[in-house]
Amino acid sequence: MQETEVNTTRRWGMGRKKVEIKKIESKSSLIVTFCKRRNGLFKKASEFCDLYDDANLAIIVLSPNQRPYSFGHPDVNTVVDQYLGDQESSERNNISCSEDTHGKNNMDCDNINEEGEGCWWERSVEDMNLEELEKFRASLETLKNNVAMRVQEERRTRVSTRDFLGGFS
Amino acid sequence: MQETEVNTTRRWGMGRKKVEIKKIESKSSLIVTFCKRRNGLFKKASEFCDLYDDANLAIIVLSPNQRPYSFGHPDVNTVVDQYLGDQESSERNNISCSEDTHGKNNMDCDNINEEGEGCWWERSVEDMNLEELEKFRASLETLKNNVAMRVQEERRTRVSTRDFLGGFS
DNA sequence: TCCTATACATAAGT
DNA sequence: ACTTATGTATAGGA
Repeated sequence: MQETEVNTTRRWGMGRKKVEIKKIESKSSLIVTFCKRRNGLFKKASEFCDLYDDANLAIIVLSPNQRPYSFGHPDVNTVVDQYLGDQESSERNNISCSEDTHGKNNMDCDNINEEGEGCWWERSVEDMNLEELEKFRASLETLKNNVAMRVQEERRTRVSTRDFLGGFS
Repeated sequence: MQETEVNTTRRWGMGRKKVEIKKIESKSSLIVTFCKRRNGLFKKASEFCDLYDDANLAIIVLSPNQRPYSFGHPDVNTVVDQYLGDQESSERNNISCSEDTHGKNNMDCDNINEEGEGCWWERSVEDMNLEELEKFRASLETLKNNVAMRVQEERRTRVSTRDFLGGFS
């Protein structure tokens, strides 16, 4: 608890360090931490599924050596199929809000936003109606500029562009 | 810091409880924790990708109400395709990113962007064809999550949410 | 939302 | 692999 002494000899590990941003310290220790963190992530996922078991979840990890690890509830393929199924159906519906939700297309995403704060990014694009889409587009215009500016700013310091762009660029 | 008193009245939260395995305490608080934990999970994933960025990772969550949330690095579809090893689907979606085992992966996720300057956000949504739109949508999904997370992170320091959202919220 | 106490995760050392 | 100091996530309350 207290730190009232010897800093000349650090007998013990320093606990978790402050989020280092270095890439490779050594191949072997990288692998070790990779494993640890992968397990940590899977454990959290497991806990998550435990708590909300009507929620489905899949995690796929491809190691730097292309070795696949996965976690799924109830299982990976089921979830992936559901996800892809969603995508395909929306594709078939021509992306723009088709009327698969006749009439009941209101703003409550999972009842999550009851306050005006309800973040648009919580919502799925497919669920927006035309009007909402237009607002969304306009916001993206602004967002785009702000993000671009911010990215430029960050590049001078530390954040990689890829972290933002999610692979599209 | 100290705990030298009243246990008759616990003025403060008791911190994280012991992983209770109860199912539903109340619909609303379930939703709240669902959100919190989902964000926590995505944050961990983000951190993970940050540290091992040659590792690919995708998380798909389907909420109890079947709403999809996802996180991906570089993006969900790429990882899923890699995992499924489905050549056709990659070809169909044109998302296949040639993975090189070593070195920097220069993934041209299409002919959409050639120069570092001609970013996708420079383009108008109206000019995209259906295929491009679908890819755009997928990228937005990831972008959305990544930005959301980053905003959350920044909010604790200095950047106002409004600066990002450009009036949509 | 925000906050605090506590449980949990984990970096480094052994 | 095991340990422990220290960072992080989060339940509950305000």
